[in-house]
Amino acid sequence: MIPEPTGSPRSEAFAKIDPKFQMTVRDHVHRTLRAAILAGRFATGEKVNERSLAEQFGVSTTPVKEALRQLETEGLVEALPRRGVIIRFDMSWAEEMILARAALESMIAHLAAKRIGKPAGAELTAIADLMAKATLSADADSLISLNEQFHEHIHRSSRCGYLAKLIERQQFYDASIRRVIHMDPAERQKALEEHTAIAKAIVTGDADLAERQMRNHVVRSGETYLNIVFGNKKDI
Amino acid sequence: MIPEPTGSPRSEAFAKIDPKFQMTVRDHVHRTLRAAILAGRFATGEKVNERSLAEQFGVSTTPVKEALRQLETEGLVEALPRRGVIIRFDMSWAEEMILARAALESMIAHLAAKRIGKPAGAELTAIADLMAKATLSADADSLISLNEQFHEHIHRSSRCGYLAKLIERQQFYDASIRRVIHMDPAERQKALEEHTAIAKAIVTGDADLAERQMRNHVVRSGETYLNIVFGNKKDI
DNA sequence: ATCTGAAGTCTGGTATATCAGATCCCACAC
DNA sequence: GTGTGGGATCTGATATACCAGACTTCAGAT
Repeated sequence: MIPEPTGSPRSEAFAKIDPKFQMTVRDHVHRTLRAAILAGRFATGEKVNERSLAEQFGVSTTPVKEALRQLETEGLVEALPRRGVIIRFDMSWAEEMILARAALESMIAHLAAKRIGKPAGAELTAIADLMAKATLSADADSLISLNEQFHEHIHRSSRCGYLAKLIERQQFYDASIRRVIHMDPAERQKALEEHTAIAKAIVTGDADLAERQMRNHVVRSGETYLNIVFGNKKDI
Repeated sequence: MIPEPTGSPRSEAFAKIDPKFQMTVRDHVHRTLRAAILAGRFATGEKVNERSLAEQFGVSTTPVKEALRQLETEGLVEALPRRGVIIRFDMSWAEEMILARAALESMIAHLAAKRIGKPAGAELTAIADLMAKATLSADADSLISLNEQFHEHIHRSSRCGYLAKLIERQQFYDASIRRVIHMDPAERQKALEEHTAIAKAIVTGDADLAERQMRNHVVRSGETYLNIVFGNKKDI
């Protein structure tokens, strides 16, 4: 047992580092390739060469293979046995990823509304309040961070580990794109209204309402993303 | 160019085999481990040893590592960098997998109701009719096969590649358990009613109804599965 | 000129070797 | 007895080697 911080020489003990944070080569390759695919830096159907990738990254093929296996399971590439892997990502794929996220987030919002406790509910409301302030002052960085906290808090409140993990994989626009989205005051305002409504529904335990609102929020903000990245429109 | 079948020596040309069907060692390891985990043959938190697994399968560690990477992305195991992988599956995980499938299948049913055409709709109705016949004659094998066709047909009608792929990964009870489920006449009857209602809602284009019914169907039949495998009950 | 197929090349799949972090164990100091 | 630390060992992470299936090319046959 590690001695309690109380009474130890240093009043500030060092926090244990989460093993998940350790970076491994295959993780780096995985993240980098994933980001590149989602940023549209590969054409759909494009064939990727393991040796070439390994050479570009300056590593052996082993971690590259593992990263490709992960991307395959994520559905971003397709592996034809003995033939190689090809990229599977375009606008329709992105649309479906948004729909998947909408389906899962709304399910988790439903459960969060049923399972959230008083203290956690107060915290969620507090986050929503901070979002209102950040929206007023147009603080994009805070908004991005708060947005993350907001959804993360709902995930925890739902007490769903698997679903939360699944959603993480549908999360495909990164901070830089979020920043672009938050540039638009109208979008900021709309997002705030939705977040506020979702928080209220969850805190008051209205599971069905929370579910509907979360779904609409994810789909609508997803469409905003699609318009920015692909510059197009589609019916859902 | 391959000559057209018309006028060729054989009136019946052989269908091109799908490269996906080819079996590779890592796929075998992946499927086998996956089935073993879902069948509860590992304890939650149990540590698995790559070398030991490779030895058991009589293969090297490379395909084992790749299979583990896939399982990790699926959320069935957790990899602690430099420390190894541990099993992540128990009843609560199974519950969440069912919820995930419910969320995704209902989304896809919604889209199918919007997008299905006349001929595909007729086919779906035909499958539902065959299910009614098979239910009457208690033909478990046909029911299992038809059930697969039914959902598969809905997936295709929704024209969603990514979502369909995602759902495949939540599909965790195999034919042997399905057979057990279909042993119960009451369960067969209930499933038939649900399938019939879903088919009707999709064919008539009532997207919201199709969505609700699909969700209830997946959750309810999932609970039946949980009761059989884990012998327990929980509120959703 | 077109088709066939055999040889050469490319590339993914698997096996093996090596490196280094994590864990375990025990001797030694207090 | 307790706790610290050095080293042995285990094991995952990476690199390398090798094999075999898939694709390409081109010569020879028709």
